[in-house]
Amino acid sequence: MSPAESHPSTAGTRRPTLNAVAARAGVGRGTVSRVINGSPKVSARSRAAVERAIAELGYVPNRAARSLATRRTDSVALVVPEAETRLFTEPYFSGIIPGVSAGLADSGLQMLLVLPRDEKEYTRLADYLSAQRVDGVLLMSVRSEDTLPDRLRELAVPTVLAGRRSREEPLRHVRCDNRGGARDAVRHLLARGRATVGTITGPLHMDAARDRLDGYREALREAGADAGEELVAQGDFTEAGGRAAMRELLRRHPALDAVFAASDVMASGAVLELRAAGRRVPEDVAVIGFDDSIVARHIDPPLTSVRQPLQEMGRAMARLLLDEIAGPDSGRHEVVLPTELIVRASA
Amino acid sequence: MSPAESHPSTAGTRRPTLNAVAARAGVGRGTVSRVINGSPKVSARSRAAVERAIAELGYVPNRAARSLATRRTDSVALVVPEAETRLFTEPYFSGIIPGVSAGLADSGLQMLLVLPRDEKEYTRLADYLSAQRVDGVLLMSVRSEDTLPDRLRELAVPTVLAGRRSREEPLRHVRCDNRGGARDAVRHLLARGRATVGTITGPLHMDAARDRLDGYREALREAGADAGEELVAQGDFTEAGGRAAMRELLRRHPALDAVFAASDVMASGAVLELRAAGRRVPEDVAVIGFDDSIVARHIDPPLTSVRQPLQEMGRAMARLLLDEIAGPDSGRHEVVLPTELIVRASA
DNA sequence: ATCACCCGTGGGACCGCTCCCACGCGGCAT
DNA sequence: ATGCCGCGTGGGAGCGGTCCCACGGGTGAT
Repeated sequence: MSPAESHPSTAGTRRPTLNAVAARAGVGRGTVSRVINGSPKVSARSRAAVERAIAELGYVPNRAARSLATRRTDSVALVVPEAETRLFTEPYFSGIIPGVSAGLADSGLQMLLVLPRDEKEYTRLADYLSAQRVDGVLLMSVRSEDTLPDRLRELAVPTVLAGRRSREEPLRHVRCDNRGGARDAVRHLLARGRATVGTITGPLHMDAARDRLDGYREALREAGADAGEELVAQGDFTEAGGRAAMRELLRRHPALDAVFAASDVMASGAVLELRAAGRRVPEDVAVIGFDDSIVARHIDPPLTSVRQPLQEMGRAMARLLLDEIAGPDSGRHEVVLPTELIVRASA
Repeated sequence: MSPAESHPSTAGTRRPTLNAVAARAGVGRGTVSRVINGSPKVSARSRAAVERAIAELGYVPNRAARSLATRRTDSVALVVPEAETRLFTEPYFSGIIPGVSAGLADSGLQMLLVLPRDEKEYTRLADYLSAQRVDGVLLMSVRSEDTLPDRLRELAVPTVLAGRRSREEPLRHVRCDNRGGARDAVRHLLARGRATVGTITGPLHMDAARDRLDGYREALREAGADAGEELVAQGDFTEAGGRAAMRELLRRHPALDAVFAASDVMASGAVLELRAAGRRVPEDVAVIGFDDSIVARHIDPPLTSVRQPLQEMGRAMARLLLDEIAGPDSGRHEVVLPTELIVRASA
């Protein structure tokens, strides 16, 4: 905000403008504009002349000028709440974001990375984003009690969420089939002959955690197996939480022979706890995690885990957002992508 | 007409302009502009009136209009080459980027995330970025043979690199003290009574890899210990490369009792190989990695590792870039931040 | 031949801001 | 009193696009 050096960094020569192109091509500004924007109402002659002039001058349209005139910015915000960054382990974001990038690549939209550092910055975001700064918003993670999405909606800012806040999520969003993934994991355990399968859930106010728990229950139910509440322990997506939950499960059910944890990080905590309790993995107790994160590949034993198609999720988010920017209310509002069980040594 | 009709941001309503603020405050546009840009040449009276009007109207300056007038964009590009994303393990980026964000926060600069997907997109980037699209560029990773930085330099685009291409790097950059970090690691091994310390290097065309090797040698030299070439094996920053290098070291030097690997991922490969060869870690062979990544905390045994101050590195990059944008050639061009040895069970 | 029509076209009028020039008006020295 | 200085201040002139209206000339119907 300080009036530092008002000297614009015009170290290089000034770029050619649309006017220069028009002059060079011997046509009017309007015609050049039409060519650039692919309007069909231009004669082949003019078009050729303009295209040559553009090439010769190395002309590139000025985004700011265009934005000002069109009231569009040709950019979308990628919002990653910092608090979540730590909690939800990075591979999630670094997997999904390249997908978004790929999905946006042909549209000419730029990605603005927005990392609010605290609650205050986060809540102020709605105003910030709606102030003609972006054409759309991708919220990379939302909590169930989050109201930012609603405010963006009121402000008519096209928005797509990664994950949903609840089953009644009114906004467009993309998620993986948490329920199906969990179900597959538990089916796998049962198919391998495990009899007593416990689960370590995430915080149950999170929709993904609830869905994974549901998937666990569904698999047990369809197998006619025990799905008693004493086999369910709640974790918090941290390693320490995973350990604590595992300890609790062992206390309640010393004979259990398998555990499905709703995240790899919790699963790794569970493995540590099992080992501390003298159990071997997978001989005594099989363990499956969720996310197929780096951790899964590197702990001992390598973790069987449910993989989310992060890249595809990112692409889907981009597509959904482009749809909404193009025209409100077109097509479906919810994309659920299938997971894949990656089998390793732990189960 | 009546300035009273204006109500703060209702959906769809056009945002108030600077003109509206001027009218409401009963001053000219120039004065409003001065207030917004913190010019001192405004009377307290006018300033107060303007500030009130801004608050009442919920006015936010239009970035596009400002850009157009100032020929600045108030945004910088964050370039993360995709190929590197996979290779260089994600924690690096997800650690540094929040730092950049924090360092940029007060400047009002936005971060444009640019993820070129292939070589073609990457090389085309110089033109793209120089076309008045950004005020500066942060290159999150460069290879030694990379020419993009040079082209940006020719185009007079302020640029800061994470890491340097070679010791003669002409561009501003930030890195951690790779040499010092490696030296500390090896000193630690020697101090714990290890006698024969091998090292697994990164690809030696990378400057960081060379520096880490130098640090290793320096520590051995100052201790008067053996620094023979047969204790050096080259890896490629992958787990498989780490395993292969470890195998090679064991072959050449079956009696070695410590290894310093230039990355955690390679260290984890080394641990696997050691175990396969019947060696216990750390009893028979102590292992230290570099990066203090997630992997380090989760493998068995947890890895002693050299931590890079990623957050601070990000901040430093932001600061360097802001300097260069403000005025070319001010201050130092190279920031080297200290590392920290995180001691865990592996050494 | 006359008219209506359409197609391609040029250019004026913005979009909302910053920059800068010129101007009014007090206070101070003359 | 008269000049001069300098501090706010208003507002014109862009910045580089898009949008849209009006216009010339070719075409086909009458």
